[in-house]
Amino acid sequence: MELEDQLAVIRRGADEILLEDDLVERLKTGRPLRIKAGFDPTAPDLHLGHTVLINKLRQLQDLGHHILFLIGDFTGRIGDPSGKNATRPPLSTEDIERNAATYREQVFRILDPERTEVVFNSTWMEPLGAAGMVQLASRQTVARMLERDDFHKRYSAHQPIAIHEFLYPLIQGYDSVALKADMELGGTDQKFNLLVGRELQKQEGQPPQVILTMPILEGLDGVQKMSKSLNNYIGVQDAPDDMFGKLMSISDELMWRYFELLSLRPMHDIREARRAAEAGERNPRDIKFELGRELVDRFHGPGHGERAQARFVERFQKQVVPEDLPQVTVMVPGGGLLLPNILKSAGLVASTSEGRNMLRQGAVRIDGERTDDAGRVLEGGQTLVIQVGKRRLARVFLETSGDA
RNA sequence: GGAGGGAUACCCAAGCGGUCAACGGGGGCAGACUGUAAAUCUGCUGGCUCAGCCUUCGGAGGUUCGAAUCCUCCUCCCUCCA
Repeated sequence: MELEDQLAVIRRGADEILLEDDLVERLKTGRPLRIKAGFDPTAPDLHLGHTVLINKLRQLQDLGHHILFLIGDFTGRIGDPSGKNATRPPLSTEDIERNAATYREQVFRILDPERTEVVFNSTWMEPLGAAGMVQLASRQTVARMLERDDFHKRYSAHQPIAIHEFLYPLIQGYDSVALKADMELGGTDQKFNLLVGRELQKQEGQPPQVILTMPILEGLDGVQKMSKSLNNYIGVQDAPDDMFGKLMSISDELMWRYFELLSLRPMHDIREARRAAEAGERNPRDIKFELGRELVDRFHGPGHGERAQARFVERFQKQVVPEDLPQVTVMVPGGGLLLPNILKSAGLVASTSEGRNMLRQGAVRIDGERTDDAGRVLEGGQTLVIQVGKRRLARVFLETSGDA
């Protein structure tokens, strides 16, 4: 492939490439570049936000480069609070192994396992030892560390910064030295750490790695970054219907962002769709359907997107109660059971108090009939379709229990 | 090591002896509207056998008829000085 074409693929969607001249030089050699990306072993459930970066890795892989998929098990064992306000608990070796396995399984839906090398940084960090770590620490100054945006803010705001947090960028940088990385990918929030890698490599006499940052994907709210802890994510392992439904709930504005970062369709295609929607020629909802189909297909296989969309239309546009409802059995004493308790036992609400609130607000339907009677008592021996709000519903079998 | 400030529900944040299950904002959930959109409006947001009762305000004791509010000790955090 021509150099310019390669560059175009690499640049696509990227936030920043430092230094692009270095990249050009290395591409000219024609050898496969060693491309590193690090992942935290604390979050084995990948969501679409992670796939922005992994998609880029896949593109680089398709250009013939060598992917080093680094799992930060060494740091994970200690507990990594970097970039977070709250410290994370340390992970056990078993946790990390389990998480790493899950990573492989999920990542290889996107990456080609044949051309991906999974590496663990404990491999070289463990032998380094305490003395080595201290020597590594001597290579950077506190002032330099405080330049990192995250540290700077916390320091200014009198938030605590633990000493070991300063070590993480160094460890990450040392990973690049150990791997002789030609390039490292990360989110924009990783820029500082990626730059530390360049500096350490220079000190080791290695050519400094090229840095490629990818934007952080916004979550379903469209404001904060997608993350599991904020519960605004779409997991790559979400069921097809969930994935499709979540995608449909995003705002139109966010939809364009998702197209840009998650869709593999050519940009000119996406721009045309946007133009058509803004000109009123197409319903944005139908374009969102296309996004939903593409992503569900990618993670669940061809055809699943189409089926998820069909079910979506049935359920939410036509208001058809689906056949494959969750089935729940609730034990009911001889004298019957109060409705709020039934909702709770069926797992439709967290507590009877919430059940009462839902009833009061007209959120509850039994066999399609809206009910607001919290004092209603239901007898055993019947099966009802109970719905709380639009999304929570179940086929509930009320079974009379022995005691009465 | 010394001096001072702080810890309240998912988050932020009021409260400073009873009228506090605890103002307000955010978030979440629900209803209306709709494209399960978004935005907007409204309601709910500790639990329960729910017009009442029970358990909450960093932890443990204590004072009081009564404490998130006062006292003692402990834990953690922040600031300034050394």
